[in-house]
Amino acid sequence: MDTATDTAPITEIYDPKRFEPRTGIGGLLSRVKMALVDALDAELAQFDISAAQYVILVNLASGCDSSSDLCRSVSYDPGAMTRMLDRLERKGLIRRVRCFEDRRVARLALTDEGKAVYPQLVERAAAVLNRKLRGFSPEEVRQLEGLLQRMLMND
Amino acid sequence: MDTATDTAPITEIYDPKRFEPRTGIGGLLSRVKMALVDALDAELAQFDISAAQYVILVNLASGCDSSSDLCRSVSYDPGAMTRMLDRLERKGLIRRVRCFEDRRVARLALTDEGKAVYPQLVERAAAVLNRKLRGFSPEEVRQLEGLLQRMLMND
DNA sequence: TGACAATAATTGCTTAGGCAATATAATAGT
DNA sequence: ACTATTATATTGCCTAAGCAATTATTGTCA
Repeated sequence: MDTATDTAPITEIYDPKRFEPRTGIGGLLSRVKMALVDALDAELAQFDISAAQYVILVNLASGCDSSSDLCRSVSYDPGAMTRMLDRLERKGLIRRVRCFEDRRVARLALTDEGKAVYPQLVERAAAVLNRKLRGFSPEEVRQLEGLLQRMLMND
Repeated sequence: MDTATDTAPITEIYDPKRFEPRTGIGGLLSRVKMALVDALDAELAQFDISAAQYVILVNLASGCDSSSDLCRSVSYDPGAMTRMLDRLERKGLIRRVRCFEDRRVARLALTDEGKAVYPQLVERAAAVLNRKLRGFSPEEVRQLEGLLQRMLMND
């Protein structure tokens, strides 16, 4: 606290002594995320699909093709994922096919019905984001992305 | 990119047609929030207090003094809040006292034990944030706060 | 005042995620 | 080749949040 009149970027943003927990980055992030999820839930209610289910479909549509693959991608519990996929399968949106080469895995894919609704879901999701980012310039969006990515990189 | 060398901020950030859902603000926000909660949970494990419980204590320590008050402040379900407070009371961190003027409300307060641990919790929470914000200048933190606040304001 | 609406807190029910244990299949090590 | 380790998917159990209904109390207003 004495010798360290530091030049390089500050290391201690928050002073534990005088830091006001209500207004910090933590609560803010939490509220924004909740607002996004709520808005997406509302937007996708017409399709009877939740925001959480949408996230899974997105990952399926962009490369993931097995349960463990999805778990890694979205940091989900394997048990929870099994049941999540059960629900999506029961809705007829995805299909599980036992894999030949590795008979442990069940290969996942969107059904025709899944492929049919998917673009509409993406459109609604984009609308939600655009709404929440109203008034942002493209640079500001990139800025926000960059700052969040840097937080992710730390630890 | 032609006529619209914009003065006013763009309204449509994401084009539903060509928008790549994996890399957007949504997933990023979600991951950062999860990282923060996980880190805080780990940090507070030594006190046998979860990140969710910490948030409640913070709100209690900074003004909230009833269950419904807390519910409004953190967008929590009343039923969930009752049980959350049950847990904190069972741990001896908070106290419920029936209110005189309005006998519907149970006035909440930290116990002596609660007041004793609280500063340590705040210190650990600040440490988590500081770690996640390593390399950020104070201006960048303010920038991030500002961008998140603007998202919250929209809709 | 007396009926009706609003608010605070609680409970039961349902849903869904995390953890641990299990079964099965693939891979590595010797 | 045999064993041990690892990976995939699933199940049961526990925890915790959301929703609906209930009770007690307060406020409104006619």
